[in-house]
Amino acid sequence: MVTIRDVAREAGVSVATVSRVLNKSGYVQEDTKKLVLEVIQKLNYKPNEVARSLYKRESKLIGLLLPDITNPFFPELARGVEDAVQNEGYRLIVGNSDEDMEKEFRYIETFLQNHVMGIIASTIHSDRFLNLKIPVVLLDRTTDQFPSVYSNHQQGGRLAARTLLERGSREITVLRGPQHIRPAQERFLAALDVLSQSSACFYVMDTSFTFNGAKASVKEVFQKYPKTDGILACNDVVATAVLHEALRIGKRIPEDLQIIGYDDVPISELVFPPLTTIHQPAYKMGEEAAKLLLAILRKEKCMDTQIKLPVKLIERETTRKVES
Amino acid sequence: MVTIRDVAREAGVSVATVSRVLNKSGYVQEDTKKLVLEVIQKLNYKPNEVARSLYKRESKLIGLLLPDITNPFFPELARGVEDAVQNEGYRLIVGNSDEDMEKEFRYIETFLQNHVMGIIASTIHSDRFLNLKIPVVLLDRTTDQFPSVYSNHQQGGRLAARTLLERGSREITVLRGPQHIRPAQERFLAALDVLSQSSACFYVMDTSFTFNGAKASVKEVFQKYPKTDGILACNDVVATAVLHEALRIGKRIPEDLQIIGYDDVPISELVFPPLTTIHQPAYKMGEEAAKLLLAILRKEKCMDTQIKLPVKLIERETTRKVES
DNA sequence: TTGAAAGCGCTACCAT
DNA sequence: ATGGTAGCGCTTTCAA
Repeated sequence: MVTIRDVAREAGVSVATVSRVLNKSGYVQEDTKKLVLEVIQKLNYKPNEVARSLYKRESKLIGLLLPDITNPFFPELARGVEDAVQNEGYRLIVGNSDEDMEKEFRYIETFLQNHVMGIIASTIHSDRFLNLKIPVVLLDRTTDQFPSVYSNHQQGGRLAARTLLERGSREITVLRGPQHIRPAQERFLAALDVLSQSSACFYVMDTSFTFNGAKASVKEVFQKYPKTDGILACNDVVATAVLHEALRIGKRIPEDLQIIGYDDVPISELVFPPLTTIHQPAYKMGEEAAKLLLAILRKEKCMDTQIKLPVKLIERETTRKVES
Repeated sequence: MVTIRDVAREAGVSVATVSRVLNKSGYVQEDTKKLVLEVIQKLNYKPNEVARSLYKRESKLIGLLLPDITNPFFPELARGVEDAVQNEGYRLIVGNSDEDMEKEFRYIETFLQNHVMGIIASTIHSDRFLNLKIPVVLLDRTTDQFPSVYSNHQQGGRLAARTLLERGSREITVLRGPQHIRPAQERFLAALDVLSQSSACFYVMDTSFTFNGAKASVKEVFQKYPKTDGILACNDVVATAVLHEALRIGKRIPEDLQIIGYDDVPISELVFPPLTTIHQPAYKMGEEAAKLLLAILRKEKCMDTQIKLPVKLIERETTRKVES
């Protein structure tokens, strides 16, 4: 391993000087600088980030805490974060928590032990982060106590409900997601609000966020509410499960049954018929969260620390064309 | 920040003693040990991994280099790796390379600068790693020059071809994946081998691994080879694109056209009709790669450094039932 | 403009 | 069994 001393010796200067050119700090004569730079090249010297981090108590590391990268909503988020921080030379330490507080806790602990400069987290236990000395940005699963990036779930919930209504569904079943996940609840409530002000009748049924979890509840829907002609799902995976079962029992989509999903994860375009859904700008959300954290790290003032991104309707083929 | 000195002072012992109990190394009397442990608890002391890493030139970090987490094959892989290393207290620094050598290079450089203990990589440029002083395990995209974990692409390619043949396809189009990706080529070649020994006729067409990339080539397939009654796709995303287009132009699946995918990514179960495909044990592959790296780090001897996992046919509904 | 040296928090060696 | 201390590779005063 080639160290700063090797460079200093080879260049015939002191380590302090090398350090100065490395950090572009303090005075150093043009010639010396050029020489040092050459030696650095020649020796292929790379500063040891660990030593640097130890002294400065900072690093080029950011912690990213996600529920589960295996859930198709999160890869895009993660990629948005990575691409944005990578531009500024930061790297990501990642952890999947499965929403398990113990795991989250252990990850955060090790993030800290490794001198991460900040944390981006999607967690429902954000109280855990209250006492950290480093900045935290919440992503998707947020609370107002922290800088947050999320999408407009009110708008999304209303939009979904209105879409079904405007396209003629009269008996709507809404599949509520896990109650402890705030984004799911918010859009649920917003949808309910729209529905209850309409003349349509509607039912509510609980589901998980996963395909297999949804499968069971879906069968129940068609048994319990056989006349359902519109389903508002809490996310695309659940919507896909619905679609699946509906097709299996011979319903025509969208003639007999309209379905609307949420998230616009990649699969929603791939299923057949492709899913009408509410698009959350996942990549952008990740990006914005990263930018926000970076800005905080730079101590930039007067920026907005609650970033709410708009969602939009992606009209594909599980809903009918609007009568115009 | 509470340091080892604080603990030493509070416990009335030397830092050396505290270090010894921390590392369970050297002698330390039961009483002293108990006392130190208590103080550690009381002060909620966590050793600084950075300082530790600087001295020992090791860490609890592993680098994970992937092409793109947004490709649905990789989240499972990544999760397998994470779950396995996490058990032993390791954390992951991750990087998405987009197959870009420049990016890969930069990631590896920073991995090294952060004292990662090893690297798990899925890359086609593994020569890049030749001169590293830390262990490297290749995952999925492998070469025999490094410890590797991959699945049996020969078996998979043959299996896919035989499946189509046995279920009665006579004019088969095989969609070859990107030529520079070895796993794709291997299964392609194996499938070709089987096909050429059969009496069926077959065509080959190039596609990318992505949905949008595949879309175009898919249209072409049905124009150029309208009599195709079996499609062997290089992965599930491409298979899904085929399915999509086939349904759109009114083909009946699997009566008019059989389709077989590759990978068994989550979507393949979700599309309709669900996709018959070759299952790669992605999670397990990640896990095995992690275990292999861990074993190498522990300097365990005489283990197998080329781990080839079997694939299997997942028969769903884009192929006909075999005549028995 | 440059260099010497202290020190970031920890481990490991050498004393005792 | 315990403590003192050098040193991991770097940055940053402070002096020259």
